[in-house]
Amino acid sequence: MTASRALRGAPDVSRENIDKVERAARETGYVGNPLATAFSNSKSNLIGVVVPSLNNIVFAEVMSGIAQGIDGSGLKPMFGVTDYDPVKEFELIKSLLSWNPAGLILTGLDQSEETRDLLSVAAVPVVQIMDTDGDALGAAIGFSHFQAGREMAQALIARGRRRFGYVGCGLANDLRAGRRLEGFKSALDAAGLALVAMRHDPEHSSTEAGRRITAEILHAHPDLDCIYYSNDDVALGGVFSCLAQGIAVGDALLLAGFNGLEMTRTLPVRIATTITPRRQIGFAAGRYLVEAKQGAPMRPNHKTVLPTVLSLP
Amino acid sequence: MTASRALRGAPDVSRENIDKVERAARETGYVGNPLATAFSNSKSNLIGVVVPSLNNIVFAEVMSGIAQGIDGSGLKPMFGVTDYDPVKEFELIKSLLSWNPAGLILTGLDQSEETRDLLSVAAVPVVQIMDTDGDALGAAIGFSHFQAGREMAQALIARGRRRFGYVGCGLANDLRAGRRLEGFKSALDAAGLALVAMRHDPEHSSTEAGRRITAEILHAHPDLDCIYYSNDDVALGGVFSCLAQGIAVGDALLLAGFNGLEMTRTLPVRIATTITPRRQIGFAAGRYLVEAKQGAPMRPNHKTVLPTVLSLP
DNA sequence: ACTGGTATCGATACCGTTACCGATACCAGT
DNA sequence: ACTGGTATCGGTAACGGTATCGATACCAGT
Repeated sequence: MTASRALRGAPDVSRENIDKVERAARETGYVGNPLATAFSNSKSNLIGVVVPSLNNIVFAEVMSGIAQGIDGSGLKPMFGVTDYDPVKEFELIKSLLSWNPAGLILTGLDQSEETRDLLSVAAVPVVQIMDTDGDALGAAIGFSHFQAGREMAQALIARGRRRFGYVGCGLANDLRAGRRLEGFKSALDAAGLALVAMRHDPEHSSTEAGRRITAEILHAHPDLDCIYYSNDDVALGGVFSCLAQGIAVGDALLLAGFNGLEMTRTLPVRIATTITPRRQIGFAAGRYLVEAKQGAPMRPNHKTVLPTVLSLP
Repeated sequence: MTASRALRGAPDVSRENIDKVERAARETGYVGNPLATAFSNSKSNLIGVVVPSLNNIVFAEVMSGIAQGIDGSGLKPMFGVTDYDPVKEFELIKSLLSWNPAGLILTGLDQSEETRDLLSVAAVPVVQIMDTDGDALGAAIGFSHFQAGREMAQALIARGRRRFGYVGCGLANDLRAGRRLEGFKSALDAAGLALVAMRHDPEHSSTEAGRRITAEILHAHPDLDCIYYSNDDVALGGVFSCLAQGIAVGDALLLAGFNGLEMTRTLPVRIATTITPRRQIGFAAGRYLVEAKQGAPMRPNHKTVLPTVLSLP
């Protein structure tokens, strides 16, 4: 017991014994067994990270931020991919919870009823990242996608754009993209405008789809002066389509994406985009769980809205 | 004990008791405690995944493949990021090993001596992914970067290119990029050629750096007819630089990248690239550990070379 | 000398599961 | 009836820590 206390830095151990134990541990190459500790405490230093996809640089950056946020804390991240499937998400969270993790990082606020019940029973700190439109289970760290869509539309209208198209790509259950579109449309509506054309492709390959659909929508509606895309990957396809066809992007036709991928700043033409704080979101989520582990009070239903930045040509 | 055996599908349980136990488990909502199991067995169903970076879509895709490969097996991946730092890698692997994982997936074959010692002591299945140039600790699944560089150079020479430049970007300890360059140079050498110009930038932001350095190298060496890049991200910067300056890519100047990112196929100009089987590598690594868990024999020092595909304009 | 308080220490039990091994039941063969 | 084999079952200990709590030592105050 004295050794256990000494190595953990627990109180009630004399200076002398702390030194003795540390020396002995060093000499024998002793390393603790986190499995035994976790088993004994019914509480592990694992955290669960649940993302919908890893085919997109966005969630990789978030995970990179998480890794940074928990660095040095002793927490170890486990991850799982849901493919935007609520049932998979439920199963995944259930299996992560069985490890008695020190916390969970989930994507979005749209977990199923079943999942919410599961989480409310388990006394585990939960962070929901990327989104703040809705009711949070635990802490929510992200931004409003509705607002992001709205602000983009307002800025584009302020730049004199009037004939808007929308090009989406990806699974229909990417609810956050849906909310951006809703926000976008609400701002158009407020200005007495409406989408002139809208295309959606469930295809996975987003840049390729963006290129193809952009060509289609412009063929059908050559008078569009702005296209809003579900994200930058799709928008890049739009840029390439225009470049290939010799359409002057940014002038007659303005393209707007979402995420603020580095590449949008390096293109030979400028596009509009919303720069999202992905790494910071991951970092903050990681920090939150570190603090929770160290006994910081939970913040159920507390939303941390990180700023997004509009980048306009 | 009978219940434990029944739930695990172990032998020596009567049909009748299996049914009884399963019914009781369902009725009481019993779920096993993986921590206790792992503790009791000194063997967890966790696997460790160690990647150098998550700022690049490449490793995200690998992790996506891993997640797919282990799906349904009960294995759960833990991940860590080394930032290309061998010391961090050592510490990370040490801490992952303390969880008695069912396996480890490491990136590359260039672990430090200390790390190799650590792994040879631990009786844990190891898969080293992405690279097959060197000595494998366990199973190696990937391809030869040297060979990839060489094949690209040979193909470019066959297309009549003669005045080659190289533009690299990223940390100096990205050894795989270094080996591609070595392979590239060896093929040039074999053809009696040599690099006319070579630039390297340790900067992180690869597309932006690619754009800048391409402009520089072309300013200094306007007579280059081909530029080889450390990867597609950098090459895309090169494409954007040329597009911005009105240089005809693919004609007077051929650009060659590496990885075969989807975007290289969607650009308004074609570039050369080596399509790498990233997802398959992750998938195969995951499968290997699943099979190891199920008792398949280890394949120490066994290399699985997956094919890369040259994509040329 | 006695009391009460504080600092430190360590024996014991327990966390939930599984390895191990002995017990039991039943059957076929003699 | 007895033996040996097979199928099944469950008691016990063990995995490596930590919570708990009683024991001990020492000191100050009376």
